[in-house]
Amino acid sequence: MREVVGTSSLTDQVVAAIRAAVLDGELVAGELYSAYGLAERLNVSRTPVREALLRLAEAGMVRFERNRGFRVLKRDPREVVEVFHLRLLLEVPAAGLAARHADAALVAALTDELDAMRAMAATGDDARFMHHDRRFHHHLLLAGGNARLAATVDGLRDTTTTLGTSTAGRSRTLDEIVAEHEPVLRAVIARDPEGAMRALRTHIAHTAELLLAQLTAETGVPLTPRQTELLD
Amino acid sequence: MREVVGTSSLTDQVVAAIRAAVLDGELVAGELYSAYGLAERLNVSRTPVREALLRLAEAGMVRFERNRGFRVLKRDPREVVEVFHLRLLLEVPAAGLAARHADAALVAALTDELDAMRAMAATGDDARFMHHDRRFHHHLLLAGGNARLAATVDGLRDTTTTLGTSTAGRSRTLDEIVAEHEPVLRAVIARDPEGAMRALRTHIAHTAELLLAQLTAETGVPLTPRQTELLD
DNA sequence: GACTCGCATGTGACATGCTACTCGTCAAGC
DNA sequence: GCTTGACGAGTAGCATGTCACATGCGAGTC
Repeated sequence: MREVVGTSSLTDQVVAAIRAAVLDGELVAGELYSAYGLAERLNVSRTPVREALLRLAEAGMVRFERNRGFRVLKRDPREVVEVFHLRLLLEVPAAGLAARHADAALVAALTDELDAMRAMAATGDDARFMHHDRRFHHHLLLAGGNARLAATVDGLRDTTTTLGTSTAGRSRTLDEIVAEHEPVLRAVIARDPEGAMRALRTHIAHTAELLLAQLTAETGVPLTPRQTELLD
Repeated sequence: MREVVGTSSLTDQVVAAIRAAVLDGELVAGELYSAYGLAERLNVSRTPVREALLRLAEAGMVRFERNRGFRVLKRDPREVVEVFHLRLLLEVPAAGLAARHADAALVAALTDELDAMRAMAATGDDARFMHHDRRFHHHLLLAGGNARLAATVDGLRDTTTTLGTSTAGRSRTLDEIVAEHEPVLRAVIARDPEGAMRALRTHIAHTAELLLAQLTAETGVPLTPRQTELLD
């Protein structure tokens, strides 16, 4: 776990540090940790650590256990199903609205991000790739006209990321992910809401499918038909 | 603002106290306040107040301004539009799923809540009525099979409540609200997903419509066509 | 060996101390 | 009158002190 340095709020940095530590496996899901110890490892006081943990607790990533510590919650295929169910319900209609009202600025922004994704795919830079992927979706959602929706989806993506789950470079190459975004952009350019919704639905559903295949394989937890139904 | 007493977490109580204070008009939207002063008025230390404010900031109700104080954000018809847009996108499909898989327990729970709503409508107890209204929706959403969806909608309702907006007893009587829930319950009993979705959509859209009429009248802020479109 | 019980240890929750910063104000200078 | 800059009041952010409680462990009992 890297020591915290920088200019923005310490709490923000600690949030990022904890997220990274979970991804690195430095903080193990299911284990108990203490805010005291974490503060010491990060070389900051307990206050920003506590505030960061409270924020993460609200996001469902950790749980406080009074007088015992905080627990990093286990990632669970059901969580992923729920997140992607929500993303389908929210992003697909938003993409339709965005396509209906697409203007030059939106097309330019989406094109830029997709170009950036191609470039990162070429150099194999996973992290930057995901960054632009996120921005692509974010621009699209904002153009849908509901900022709160865009913020909600951002939160959902945070959750998925923190679950340590990505299909990039595992069940899917970065190039394939780019290819799934192209029909979305084309539909936006054509101001074709139906097409945009269809393309985005395909992309998100496909991502969910691959992610779940990975996760169920890793954790051995099977999905119930009720859960599978959510993604139809 | 009442002094905080009780057994649950102080922070939780402060959150509730701040919400109530905003509703009572004791904390005015747009004004700058300090966590120091608030702690003194509530007779608790600054820590739980700050944690409560951080939680409310995340919910978009207040905003911290570094070294200056925190501002209670103005309620805005656009916010309401966005919240109801999200509720339509989330609750309607969830109701369909719930109806498809309805069991005796769900029907019993919904029937209980609706009965309780009728009783509260008879005595004119707004607060308890809203409580059972919330539980009705909550049971329905949980039965949809996505707990995170239910939690998200809960958060949205918190926002609306905190905005100080309710149609109960103003543009709509409690009896009318009960009447709008009845077709939902009937569709669930009949295991009719389409019917449940239609009935819930009608109810939520109607609520949004009345709320917006009130708010635009009060604030004088008109809605753009783009915003109106979200609720179609 | 099984069982109780008190104490040490460690923790979250809360209280309080400290610091760098913002901004209003008010007097000095023009 | 108008600008300006020094200063003080007040704040969020962060550090640290305090407290009540949950847990584990080992001495004591039968």
